[in-house]
Amino acid sequence: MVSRAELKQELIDAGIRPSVQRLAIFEYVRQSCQHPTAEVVYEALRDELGSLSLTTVYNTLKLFVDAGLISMLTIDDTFRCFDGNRCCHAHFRCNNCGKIVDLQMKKDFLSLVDGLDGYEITDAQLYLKGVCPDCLKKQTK
Amino acid sequence: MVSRAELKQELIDAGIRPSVQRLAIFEYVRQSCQHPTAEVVYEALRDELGSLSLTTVYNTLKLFVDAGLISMLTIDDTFRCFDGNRCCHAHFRCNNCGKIVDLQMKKDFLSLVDGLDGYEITDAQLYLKGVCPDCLKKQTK
DNA sequence: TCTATATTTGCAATGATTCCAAAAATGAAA
DNA sequence: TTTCATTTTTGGAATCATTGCAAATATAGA
Repeated sequence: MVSRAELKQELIDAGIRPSVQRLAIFEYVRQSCQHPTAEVVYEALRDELGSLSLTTVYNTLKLFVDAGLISMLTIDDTFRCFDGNRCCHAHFRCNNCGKIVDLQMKKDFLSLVDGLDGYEITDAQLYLKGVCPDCLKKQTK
Repeated sequence: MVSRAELKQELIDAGIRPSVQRLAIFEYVRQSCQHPTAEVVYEALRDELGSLSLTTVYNTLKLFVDAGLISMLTIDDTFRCFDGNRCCHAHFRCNNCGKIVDLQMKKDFLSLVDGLDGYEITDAQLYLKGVCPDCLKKQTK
């Protein structure tokens, strides 16, 4: 759990002015373990903020992604979701229930790949898909 | 380079009737090294086939993906593209020129992920993003 | 040939995301 | 504090890749 003041400083350090909307969105994505979509962030914060535009949410999330503060997941091909977890981890998406879960990794992704000399890497995502334990249990019943 | 007869047999083995459209689409995606989108497949084959519907291309590609014959990439968040290369490899997308390239990767990468007991994995994709060597050269000029 | 089933087609609909121009908020200077 | 320029937010319209749907066509088996 990170304090609001720390999050604010993190935005400032990234050269981003911490407006009320930005700080609320940043806090929400950073604290969430749910990989929220822009729509989910919007629904969660619109009451708290009084007024909030979905466009602001989209713009702000893009701003954070470009600054490297959060990452964007395209593991589900029908929508994007966002991830504030800065630790190195992989993602699994269940084809049955749609749940997206984090998975710890022993090593960094890049050690797996050959021929990266000369490339500048700014983002890496490992996506696994299949059926989660819960859904496997239900299927065999 | 695989023969048309072999590709046809591969469809049959997967329980998919090899219609003219399906075989043409399968051949195109398997032989291409370009990670084509549905639109690209459609444009490439519409003359050869006389008539072809974009809907058929979408449906057929989905059929192949579900059968595990090809894979779908969501490395670019604005469109899906398809990959007929069955060897284990990662993908890199250049943020500057948009090019998507294949990169060799170690086969046993799943062993690096913790907590996969009880999961059934049907697909795995490693996506890297950044700037490619060509674009890096141009930037420093 | 006839019939049932599978496949293809093209157009309309969907929905996540972006565009755009106006309104509001902010910061600096006077 | 007032003014002015700049940044940020807003909401409604537009975009566009993808899907839904129902009619047309092709195919396989009897």
